[in-house]
Amino acid sequence: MNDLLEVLNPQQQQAVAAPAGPTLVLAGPGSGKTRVLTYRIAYLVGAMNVPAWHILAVTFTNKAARQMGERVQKLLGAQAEGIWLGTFHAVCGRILRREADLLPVDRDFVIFDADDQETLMKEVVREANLDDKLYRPASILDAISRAKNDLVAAEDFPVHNYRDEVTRRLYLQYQQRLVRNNAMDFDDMLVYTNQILENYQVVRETYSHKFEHILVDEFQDTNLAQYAILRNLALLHHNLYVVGDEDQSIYRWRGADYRNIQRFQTDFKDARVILLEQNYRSTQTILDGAMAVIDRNLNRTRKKLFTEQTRGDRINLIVAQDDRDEASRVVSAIRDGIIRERQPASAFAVMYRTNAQSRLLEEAFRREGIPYRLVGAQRFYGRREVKDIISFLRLIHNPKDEVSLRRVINLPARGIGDKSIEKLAEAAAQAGISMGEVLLDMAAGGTETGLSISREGARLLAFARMLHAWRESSTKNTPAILFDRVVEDTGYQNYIQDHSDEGIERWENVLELRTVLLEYEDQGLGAFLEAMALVADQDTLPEAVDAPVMLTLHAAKGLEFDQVFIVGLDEMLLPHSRSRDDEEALAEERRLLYVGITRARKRLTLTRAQRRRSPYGSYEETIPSRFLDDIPAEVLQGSSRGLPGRFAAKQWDDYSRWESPAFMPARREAQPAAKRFKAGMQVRHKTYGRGVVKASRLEHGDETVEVYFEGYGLKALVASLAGLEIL
DNA sequence: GCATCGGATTTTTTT
DNA sequence: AATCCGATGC
Repeated sequence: MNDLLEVLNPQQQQAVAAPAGPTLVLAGPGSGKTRVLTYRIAYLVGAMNVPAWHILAVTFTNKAARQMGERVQKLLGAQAEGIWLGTFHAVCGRILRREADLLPVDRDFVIFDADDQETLMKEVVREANLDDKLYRPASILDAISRAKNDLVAAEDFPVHNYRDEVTRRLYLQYQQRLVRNNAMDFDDMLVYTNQILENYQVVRETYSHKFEHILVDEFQDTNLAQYAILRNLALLHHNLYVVGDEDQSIYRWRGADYRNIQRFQTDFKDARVILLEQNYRSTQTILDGAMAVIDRNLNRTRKKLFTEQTRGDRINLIVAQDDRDEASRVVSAIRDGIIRERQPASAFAVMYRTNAQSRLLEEAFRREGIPYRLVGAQRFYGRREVKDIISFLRLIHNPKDEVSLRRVINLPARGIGDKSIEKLAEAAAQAGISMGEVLLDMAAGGTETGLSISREGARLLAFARMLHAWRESSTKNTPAILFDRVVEDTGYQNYIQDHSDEGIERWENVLELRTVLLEYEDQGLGAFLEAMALVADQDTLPEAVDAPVMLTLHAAKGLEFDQVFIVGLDEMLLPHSRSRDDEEALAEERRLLYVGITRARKRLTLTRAQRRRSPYGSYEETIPSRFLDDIPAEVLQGSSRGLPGRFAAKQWDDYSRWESPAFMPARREAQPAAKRFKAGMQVRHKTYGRGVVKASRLEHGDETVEVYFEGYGLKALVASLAGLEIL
C-alpha cells in the first residue's frame, strides 16, 4: 500500500489516504483527479480492508466509468469484484430493476430517450388540443426536465402564468402516459430512485448500509436529484467522497448546480476539504492562458494552477478568412504535425462548441485523406435504421411501449395506416389495456375487442401474430436469433436496401447493431436495451485507432491530448448566441473554453473565422469572441486577433448589446481621425519587439498596421490596441 | 393508404 | 441547406 502512495504528491497522498468521513476534493484540471479516485478505491480495499461490494463509485459519462473501471481493475485485480461503478443513470437503473415492485412500472420498463420523449409529448400536446407550434414539445419537455432535476413533481409544478398552467397539465399527462407505456425517461430514473429511498425506510437502510463508501466524480455537475440520492445513500456511514472543480461545471442546462459543492459543506459540517492545484498535464503557458480566461468569472475560489513543466510554446491564434478556410488550416496544421514533426495522429484533437461545426472539418480531413475519429455527433444509435430495429426489440420486450409500437407497426408498410392504428387505440382504451396487449390478445385467439373481425383487423392480426411469435421466440432463444427472425419476418433488408450507397450503409449499420447484440447473449434482451438507452455517447470506433479526434467541448471533459485545436472563437458560437442575455450562461461558456484549453498538454491552437456561413443561409461577418481579449498577448502568437471587424461602426451597432459593459470602455475612444503610421517606420511592440511598418490603412474607423517583426513575420495590428511605439 | 411535392422551419451542449 | 410537416392527388 505504501508504494501505492509513493508516486503521489503530498496533496494527492492526503486525499487518497484521508480518513473515513465526508471529504471534498477540489481538483484543478490535470491535477490527477482520476488517479486520486482510483487510488482511493484501492486504498479503501487494500489499506482499510473495505470489501469492494461495500463501495459505490459514480461518474457522469460512460467513458469515465469505463476508464475508472479499467484502472481499478489494474490496481486491485480480483479484489475489485463486486464494486458498484457506473454512471448515475446506470446505478439508478440497477437499483430500480431490483426494487421494481415499488414502482408504478414493472421490472421490464424501458427507458425513453429524447426522441421517444418528443414523440410522446407530441401526442400529449395534440390530445390536449393545443397548437404544437405554440407549445413546442421540446420546450415543454425542457421545462419538465428542469422540474424533475429539481425534484418537482407534476402536482407541485409552480404556476405563475397561463403557460405554466398548461405545462403543468401536460406534465401530468406525460407522466401518466409514460407509466402506461411501462416506461420512464432519463430524469425519471433519478426521481424514482430518490423517491423510493425517501419513501421506503427499508430500501434506504438496505442501500445506505451496503454502501459504506461512496465516491463521486465531477461532483460540480450533479443536480439536485442526484445530490439528494447521494445524501440518502450516505445516510448511515457518511462516507461521501466527492471530487470536483467548480470551474469545470458545464452542465447547468441539464440542471447541474455547482452550488452543490457549497451545499455539501453545509450539510456535512465536518467535511474535510483537500485542494489539488499542481498540474501534471499542461505547460505553464497553457495554464496561464486558462487562468486568464477563468479568472474573469465571479463567485469562485480562485485557484493558482502551477506546473513543474517548462513554459512551452505559445498559444497559437489563427484567424481564417471563413469557416471553410478555418477547417482546412486546422487540418493542414495537423497534417504537418503528423508528417513533418512525426507526431502520432492520435495526439491531436479538434474541439468545437456545436456538433454542426464538425461537418466542415470532416470534409477537410477527407480532402487531405486523413482518417479521423468523431466522438458523439450523428450517433450510431440515433440512426433511423438502428432505432427501427431497437424499437422492434423494445416492443417485444415490453408490449406496452406504445411509442415503439406506433413506430414499427407499419414498417415496412403493411397496410396499417392511421385509421387502423386509431381503431386499435380505441379498442385498447375500451378494454383498459395497452395496444400491444390488444394485439397479443388477438394473436392468442381472443375476441374480447372484436377487432379481428373487421377488414383492417386482418392486417392487424397478421402483425399481432408476428409479434406473438417473436415474444415466444424471445423467451426461448438468444437475442441474436430473435434479431434475425425480426429482420427476416419483416423483410427489413429489402426495405432499406434501395440499391443506393446510403441503403448499403444502412444495412451495414443494422449488421453492426447485430454484432453489438452478440455481446449480450448471456445477459439477455433487457440488459441490451438498457445499455442501448444509457450508452448513447459510445464512440463507434475503437479507441486504438491512431487518428485525430473531433469532439465537442462538452465531450472533451476529462480527456487530454498533446495538441488541441479549439475552433470557432467567435461571438455567437463561443459564447454561443443562446447564452447572450444570461450572465450565468455566459459564465458557463467561459468555463467551457477553460475546459477546452486545459485539455492540452503541449500545444494549443485557437482559431476563428472572419466570415461564417450562418446555419440559415449566406455568409455573415463575425465578431471575435470576447474571450480572446482575456488571453494575455505574452502567451499568444500567430495572426493578430482579427479585431478590426469588431469595431466596424455598422457591426458595432448591431452587436453592441453583446458586449458586457465591463468590456466596452476605452476602446472606442481610441479611434484615430488620421493615420499615425506609414510604411518604413521603425516601431516597437511589447511582445514582438522591434519591427518595420509595411503598410497601414484606415479601416472600420481604426487604423490597421502591418508590421514585419524579426522572428515573428508579418503581423496585422490594430493601432489603438497594439500599443505600438514609434522609434 | 401511400407517395410526392412544396412550403415552412430551423434555437447547443448529453445521460 | 436540410429536414420536417402537411396537403394533395392517385
